[in-house]
Amino acid sequence: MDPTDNTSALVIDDHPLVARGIADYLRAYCGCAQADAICRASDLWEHIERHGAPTLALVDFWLPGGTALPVLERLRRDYPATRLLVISGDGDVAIRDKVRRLAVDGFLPKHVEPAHFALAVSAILRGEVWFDDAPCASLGGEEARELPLSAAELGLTPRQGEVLALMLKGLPNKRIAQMLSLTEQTVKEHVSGIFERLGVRNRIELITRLRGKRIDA
Amino acid sequence: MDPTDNTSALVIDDHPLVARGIADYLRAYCGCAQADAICRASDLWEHIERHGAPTLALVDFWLPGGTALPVLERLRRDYPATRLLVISGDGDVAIRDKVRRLAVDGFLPKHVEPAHFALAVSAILRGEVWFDDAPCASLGGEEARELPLSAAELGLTPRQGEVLALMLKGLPNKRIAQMLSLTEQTVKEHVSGIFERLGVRNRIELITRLRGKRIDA
DNA sequence: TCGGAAACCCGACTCTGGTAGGGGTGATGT
DNA sequence: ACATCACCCCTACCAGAGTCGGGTTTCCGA
Repeated sequence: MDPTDNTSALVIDDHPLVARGIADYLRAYCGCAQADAICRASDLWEHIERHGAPTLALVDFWLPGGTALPVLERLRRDYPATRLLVISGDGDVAIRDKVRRLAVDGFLPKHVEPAHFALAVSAILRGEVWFDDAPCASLGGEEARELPLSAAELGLTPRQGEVLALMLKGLPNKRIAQMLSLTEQTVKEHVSGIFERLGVRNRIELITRLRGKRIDA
Repeated sequence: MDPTDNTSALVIDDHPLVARGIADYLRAYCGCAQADAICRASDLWEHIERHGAPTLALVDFWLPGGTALPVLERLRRDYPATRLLVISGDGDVAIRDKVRRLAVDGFLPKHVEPAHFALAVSAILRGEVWFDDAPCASLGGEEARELPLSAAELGLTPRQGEVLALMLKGLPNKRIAQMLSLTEQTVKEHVSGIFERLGVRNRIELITRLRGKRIDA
């Protein structure tokens, strides 16, 4: 933690403000003499060519155009001395396990406290590994990141909205009918109306199109 | 932009590191005499009670437990003098339109350049409104935020993986058969195998369970 | 007062999805 | 040499999805 050593860090995140903020924090509280923010993978290689490989590379898992996986592989292959720490906005355990297999040195969800973050960084700089096994509390199996849509916004009648909400949960018509105290035929009618309104033919086409949305009554 | 005035800002984001980074940036480059970082909605009200309403409140749209909508409504209602700027990680136009209806003063995707960000903040502090009409370039209709899963990781045979990938796009068995040059019956066989392996009964149950995942061949 | 829209019900039909049987090939490994 | 597994094909059957063409009530606005 001696600020006079020549520890250098690179932060790769597609949000410039975030990358900059983290880089500043690394310089201020983690004993990094140098910490630069980089927003695109292409800039990363250029930066390394010019300034050499950093002591620590801190890369966001969700880089634009998929994931950071190829970037991590290449970093590990071409610059094996560089310590690798992956951060992710959603603390999905699947991500952690996936990067662990790439011989990355650490993984952190993005929502950790700064102090915790500093702990992880210093541990990794000491040569240890750091994998937070505390998954994100908010998302167990239900993804909370759903934009609520009202039935009216989709041009649907209130009743159609209720049916749609149940349909998006994967319920068959029969069970929807039971829940709303309706005949299965009536449900089918609403379903057909929804399809016509949203320009869709199957209910699976509907689900794939509206994935990530939620209907609030 | 006079750093001697008493412009105060609050940054509400569930990622402490990010909130802190943005707050630092506001103090350094946006003429804010005071800029505090807040990570939970409950802390927000407490902070306002103690220190008064800020000149500018900068709130992340994706707060834990759904969205920032109720927070924004309450801020607008109880502290109408406070300028409101919403930022969001995914620059979804639907979000922009949704917050615009709440009489928020501005919206920004999180991936803008810091200079652009500073521009927006100063415009809003001058009393103007700022709604970036440049949607996020990366996501048109295809959400890139999908964790790639290999067929083997799910305990599936390679062929089953191919079928699953097409099934998750909402294709019916017949078209899957055409694409893979198979009989519809054979496709059904693979489908049944997938169901058994993943512990699922319908294909809609499958889709709702694997929403947000992608199968890479 | 007369549409029209929304919600509800019914019967009958077609098509897809999914399961149950049956069988056949080739590659792999014991 | 035999078993196993992935892969492929077939017939048949049944339940669910979705459509079509009827119908009733209620409510709201022209």
